[in-house]
Amino acid sequence: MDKKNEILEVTFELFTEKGYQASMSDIAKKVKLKTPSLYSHFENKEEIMDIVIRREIYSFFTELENKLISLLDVEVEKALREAYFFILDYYSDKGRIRFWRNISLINNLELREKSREYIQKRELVIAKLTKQIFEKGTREKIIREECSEGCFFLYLAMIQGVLDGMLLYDDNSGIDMEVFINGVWNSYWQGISSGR
Amino acid sequence: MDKKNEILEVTFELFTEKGYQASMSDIAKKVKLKTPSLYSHFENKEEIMDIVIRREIYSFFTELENKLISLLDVEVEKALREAYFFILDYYSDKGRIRFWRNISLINNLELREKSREYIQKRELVIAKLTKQIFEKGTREKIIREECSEGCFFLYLAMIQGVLDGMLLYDDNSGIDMEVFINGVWNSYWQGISSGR
DNA sequence: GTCTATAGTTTGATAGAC
DNA sequence: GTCTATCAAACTATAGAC
Repeated sequence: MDKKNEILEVTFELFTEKGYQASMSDIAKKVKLKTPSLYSHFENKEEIMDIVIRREIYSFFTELENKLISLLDVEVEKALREAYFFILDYYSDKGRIRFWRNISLINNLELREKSREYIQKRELVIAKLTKQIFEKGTREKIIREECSEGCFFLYLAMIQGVLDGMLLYDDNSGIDMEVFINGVWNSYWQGISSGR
Repeated sequence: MDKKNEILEVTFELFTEKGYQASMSDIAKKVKLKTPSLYSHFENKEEIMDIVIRREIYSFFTELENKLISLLDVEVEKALREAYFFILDYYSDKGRIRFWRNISLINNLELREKSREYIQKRELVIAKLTKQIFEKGTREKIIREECSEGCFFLYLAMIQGVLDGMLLYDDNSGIDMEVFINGVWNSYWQGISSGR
């Protein structure tokens, strides 16, 4: 791999660990260069961070979009369950959750705002696709009729909440993550499905 | 108010905004002192941050514990709804969510670990109290029998997820927070209650 | 308690030799 | 492309006058 990509790769790891505070010398040390050499490959720190962050956002949302599109024809319960586990799977590497958390805490106002806007734009598409699955479920009377928008909102909150749990509870907290994740899904689906 | 408390107060605001990276000179500027004067009141930066963080953790959990204890005798639906809104209310000041987020991203390993342990200890009590309410609901057949632990986990995830939503969606995102919060609760309760 | 002066690091970034 | 040398700025913290 060329040095440029090597730099981007270690910056991903360092951003995950330390956020935007990861220093140029941290990066240099990890790619076995001296700090000034980094400036042969990139304009400045902001450019490196910007590329790393944009890449990760692009990668996640592109994967998720493709997944959701492939789920539009699938039976509703399976579709929602698979989307749920797809997202949790993507973030099952604890580092990835930390990476995304650190985006919202970048102490460079311009870059933070830029990233936030980029995420929001791509989230809109995801929300629309997910909503289509819910609407299909309601039409086919698989999802309870009274459920409406609330079930959709609860779905989003549930996923975010489980991700938080994954970040918070470590191995010695006494909580079995698999039981947690499956328990949450089963309760959710039993709650919103019309068959009971 | 004496200078010592004034320092702690502005540090709270600065930690909310910038996290542990808030500098001694940031603090000094805001209390209208020169940086060295801070050292007349505190040993070092870590001590100031430690006190501020510990205070906030103590304050939140003490309030929540008292609330939950007062809810043990209350009708189950009302108790769970009130606990839900109590937490959302506490964090309705967006800054408070940011404050807690920043705790898990402190770039001082010792202090971060200390804070995490403190939170985990107090969360255990909260989880036990909340579980008591769920068990009461199951005994009284107000909560569906099949629900068991999953409903409890979903409750925790839901709250975390809604807090994330509150932080993420600002005023111009097109999402009405009140509709979101109420929609999530209604869907949740309809899903776990036995009466339908 | 508050200040000036200052030490000692670390930061992001540049100049210029090789 | 990589290095040494170096810069200005910001950082935490201390010494000592008032």
